[in-house]
Amino acid sequence: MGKNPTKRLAILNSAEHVFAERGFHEATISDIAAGAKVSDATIYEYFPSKEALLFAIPAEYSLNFQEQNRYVLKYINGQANKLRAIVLRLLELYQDHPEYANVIIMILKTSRKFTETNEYDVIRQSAQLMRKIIEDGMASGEFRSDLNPAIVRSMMLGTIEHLVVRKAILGKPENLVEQADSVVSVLFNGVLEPPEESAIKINLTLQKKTRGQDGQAEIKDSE
Amino acid sequence: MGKNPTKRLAILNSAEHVFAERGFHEATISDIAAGAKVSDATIYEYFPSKEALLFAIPAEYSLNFQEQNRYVLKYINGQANKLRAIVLRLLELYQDHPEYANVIIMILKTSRKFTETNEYDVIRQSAQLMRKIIEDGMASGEFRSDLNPAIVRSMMLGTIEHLVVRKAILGKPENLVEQADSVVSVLFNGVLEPPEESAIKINLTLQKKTRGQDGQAEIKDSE
Amino acid sequence: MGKNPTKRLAILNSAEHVFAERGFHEATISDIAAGAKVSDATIYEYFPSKEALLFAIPAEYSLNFQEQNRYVLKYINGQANKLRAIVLRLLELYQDHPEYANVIIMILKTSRKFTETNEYDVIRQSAQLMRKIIEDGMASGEFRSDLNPAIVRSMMLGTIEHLVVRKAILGKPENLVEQADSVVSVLFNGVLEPPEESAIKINLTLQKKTRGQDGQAEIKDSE
Amino acid sequence: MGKNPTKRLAILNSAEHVFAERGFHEATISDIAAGAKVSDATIYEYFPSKEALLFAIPAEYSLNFQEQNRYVLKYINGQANKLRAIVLRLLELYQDHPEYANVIIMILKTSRKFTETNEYDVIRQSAQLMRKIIEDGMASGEFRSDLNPAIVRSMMLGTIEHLVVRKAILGKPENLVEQADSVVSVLFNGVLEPPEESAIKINLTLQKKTRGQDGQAEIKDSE
DNA sequence: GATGAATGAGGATTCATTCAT
DNA sequence: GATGAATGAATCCTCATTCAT
Repeated sequence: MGKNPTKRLAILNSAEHVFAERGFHEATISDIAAGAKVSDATIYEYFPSKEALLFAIPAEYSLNFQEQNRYVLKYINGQANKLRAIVLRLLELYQDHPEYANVIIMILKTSRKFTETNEYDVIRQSAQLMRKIIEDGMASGEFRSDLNPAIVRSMMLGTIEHLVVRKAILGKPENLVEQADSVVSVLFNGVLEPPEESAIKINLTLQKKTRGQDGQAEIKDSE
Repeated sequence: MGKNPTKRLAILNSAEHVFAERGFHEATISDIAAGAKVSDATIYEYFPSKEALLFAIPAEYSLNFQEQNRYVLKYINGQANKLRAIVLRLLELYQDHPEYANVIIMILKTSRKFTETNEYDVIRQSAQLMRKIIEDGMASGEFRSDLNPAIVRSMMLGTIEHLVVRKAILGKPENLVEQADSVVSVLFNGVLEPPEESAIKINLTLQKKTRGQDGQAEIKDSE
Repeated sequence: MGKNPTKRLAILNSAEHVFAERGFHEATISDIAAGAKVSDATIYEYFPSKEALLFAIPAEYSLNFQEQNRYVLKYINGQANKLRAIVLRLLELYQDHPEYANVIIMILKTSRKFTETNEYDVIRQSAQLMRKIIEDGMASGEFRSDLNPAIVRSMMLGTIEHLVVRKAILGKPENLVEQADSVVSVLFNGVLEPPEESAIKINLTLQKKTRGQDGQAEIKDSE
Repeated sequence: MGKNPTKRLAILNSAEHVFAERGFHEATISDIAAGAKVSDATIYEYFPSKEALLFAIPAEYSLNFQEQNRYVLKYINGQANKLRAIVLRLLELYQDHPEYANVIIMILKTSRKFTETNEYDVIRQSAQLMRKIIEDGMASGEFRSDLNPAIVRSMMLGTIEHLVVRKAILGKPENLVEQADSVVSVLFNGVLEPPEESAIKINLTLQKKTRGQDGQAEIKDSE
């Protein structure tokens, strides 16, 4: 079993690059080996199989990512702000490491097997962190108490992943991080124009004796 | 060139099944042929290649889906309700056709090539429909005017896809459709507990028998 | 079994074209069928197999060629002139029908099977005709009596075929027929400069004072 | 990339054998691999494709053949004798290596592609050597000065190839090399019975003390 | 520890050919 | 007689993986 950590990292980096470029099946061990300037056989000194090599990629990243998250979150007050921070950090991560983004999304979407892996734990922990923040926010009254935390988390991750994939395929949102606040804004406040009704309804009620009516129809179906 | 539409459909169905089960690369033409009770060679009478067969799958579905969407939406009033209907319809579609769900997500996430295909048009149109609804809602004042339609759409699709993938991989949300209103609720109103004060304050202010109305503007941007 | 002779000929012509263009194995029945504006299946109404179709091509040609040869040769005097005529006729044939040339040479060189075919008879007869002319020429004293007729025939056919192949591959001798007399000249007289010394020189020396002239006739047709 | 020259040679030999036996298209990589006692995949370690393997065969041979030719020819005096030596050497080569003969003829006749190959160079050089000898012979007066070198070469090669093919297909001339002198004899002197008239006849006739001169002009162009 | 060389296993694709209509 | 449709059979080639050195 190979022990040289530099070589191991070179292989992982090359793998990330090649997998991202061509996808898992189109990528060949030879490509990866060439990129890492080692022989094909050497790859097998460090990783037992092509698939294991793929699965090893997120571990490296996520561990780091996770730790820094914990570090950063300590200094942030309020669950909403924490959630916002996580959205930002994820978009940053994917923006700065588009090849890693491709790999992660390929893995998560393509490989059922991955979820049965130890390597998946890091991902799982990240998800649990988000869940905890949401639950804390619900408990503290910061978030609505009728939320389904799993759904909220899916919204966050799903949205981010969708944006990342769009970027990967269409190149469209040039800068992912800049989208963060749009995302957070909708996530926090929703898309609806807030119901201005209350005030106005009461007005109407109170203004008895006015003659002119107006605008009620619209007001009513403001839901 | 094979022309029998029944056989063509049998092949497509079998392909959908096998692709969903094993993924594109692990699926073999022989498997698909066996599932459709035709010979391997017959597949090639109907589709020029394995990849083309994959790409042909969404076209069949989406066309139908699209049409029915248009039909249904005609009878729905308000853009918010329309958006909710689309969320529902998508979740229904993926719930009722989990194999199609797998294929669509495999394709969309995995294959850059697919986006350059004519078959991709149906997908594109669906996205444009959503965009239009969002824009209409913004114009009518139903939705906040500061929304980024592309982001909102990404949130919807991303969330739905994330849920679908979770279900495919973890089996977790037993019933996708039941999650629809949770999703819609967050999408519409956000996760934050609304600041309950306002209403009352306004009431107080307004109850003074004033004639002129004003201040709504401020209220509006209280979001 | 198909009976329409026009259609049969169309198939043969298309086959000749396609075989010549792509070679036997690269040619497909579909190509040939398309060229003949019939369906693939129709080909099998007229010919039992792809190979049989190939073998059927020379028969058509050679029969014609053979007959005309016989007709022409009747009017030619002297075996040397007859041989020359055959060289010319072959070069003409291949020049005028380059696709047939390709096919014939592919067949003769590639297919051991062809020689066991009835269709090969036409070729065989042509070879025998040449052999007969050579033998007649040897008997009549026109040709050297120590020739090996098979070798001479191989020289003629081999040379011609070599030129034809060169033309097919390199395009080189623009006009094959123009080469005929060069070929014939070498075939008849060889490449060596004849030893001019002895006879004539001596003659000149010795002829001093003779009056009578003679022998020119023989000298002239020595060319 | 395989580098073992022994194995490489084993593959080439097996390929030569199998190609000669079955022809290019009927030959399978599996057959060749079995003959060389390697796996199918190993073939591709040494040659990039089946076709490349075919094309690699003549290179091996021709190089050797060429070198030995040059060596032998050095010791031969006179262009006629050199030409004769080449005919002999070619017939020997094909006689001793009938499988190579088959392959070479298959390639030359079948594959237009081959002429665009680097491997074809060896063949081309061989042809140029012959051409040079012919031209030298013409210059030195050994050969007739009105020869077309390309035609003469085509006659030599064409004849030899024709004999080889006949042997391959009909098995007919048991011994090719024995035919060499028949071929050379015709090539050098042609098939025509030389006009014996001149010298002797004239001598006898002329000795009658005649004075008139005659016929010299015609005699000269009797060549 | 690193690797050059060898290979087993596997799969998409092509086409000549058949046959019911 | 003609053909559209279906298919059996066959093969090149790729690549992850192994292992002796």
